[in-house]
Amino acid sequence: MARKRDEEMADPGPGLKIQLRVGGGVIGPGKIQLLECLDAEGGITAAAKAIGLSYRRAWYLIDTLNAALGQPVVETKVGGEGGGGAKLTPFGRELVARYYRALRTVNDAADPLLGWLGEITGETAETD
Amino acid sequence: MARKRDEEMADPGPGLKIQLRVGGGVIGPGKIQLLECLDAEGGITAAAKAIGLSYRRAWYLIDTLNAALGQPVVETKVGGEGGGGAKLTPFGRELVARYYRALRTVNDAADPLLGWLGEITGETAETD
DNA sequence: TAGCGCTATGTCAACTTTAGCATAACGGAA
DNA sequence: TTCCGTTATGCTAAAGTTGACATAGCGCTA
Repeated sequence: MARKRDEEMADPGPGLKIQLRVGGGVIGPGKIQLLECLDAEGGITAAAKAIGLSYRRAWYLIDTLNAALGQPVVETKVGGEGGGGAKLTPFGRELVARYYRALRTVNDAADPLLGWLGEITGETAETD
Repeated sequence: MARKRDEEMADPGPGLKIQLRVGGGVIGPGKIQLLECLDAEGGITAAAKAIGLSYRRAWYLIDTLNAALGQPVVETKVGGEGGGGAKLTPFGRELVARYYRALRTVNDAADPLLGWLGEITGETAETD
């Protein structure tokens, strides 16, 4: 049986991965990072390139986000100056902010467990 | 593009999914539940059946756990009375206990975010 | 009006993960 | 010694996910 994604690059130590399940979709660090980057870059194409995703996939991720949440996290403009672009909606921006805020407290809450695992496995814990 | 796992059964509301990445593997609610069930049932076969997994898969999950953690979470006995059996090691039992303990505090920490999402999507939040 | 960059999608191949079936080994019990 | 239930694995098919390529449409700009 194969495994791969779990060992993309030599594990740097115990860490948490937190996903939000909402509206039949899943929101995790990847999508949130994409949103952040998209807002900074001003477009899907640029964000995708910066992160290392194909435009196709980045677009798909955003689409699922909008669908799962029932309201758009990203608003896009097609055509026009620069060919178009995309940016976060106020809602999207709030989502990102709240995600990171929660992430901090959640990491704190998980700290004892991660520390213990770190001792057990001889790795040093990290805050995702 | 397909999606499936994310909608196995009509989403019951916003929730967290927490995974521990450790030793090149991932520990999530599924494996923890398996451990619990295994200890209660006294064997891999019984636990797998109770949860709805194939023995093959249950065994594989346990194997990856033992490997990722560097020390066995489960100890098995092959042959003999009843054909054999399996139970948690003290270490495995501690892992489960610590996981649930952390889960509670983590859920508390994420509560504001989940609550907000619940309002947004019109679903009522749940504590995974 | 022709061109350009970006969004929006369809389609299909490649790769991963999961499911299922088959089989061997073990050690008590009958 | 034979039988039984369980652990331990190998192997192949099926299902699911991701990646890559192709193409269309839009609205400024020149």
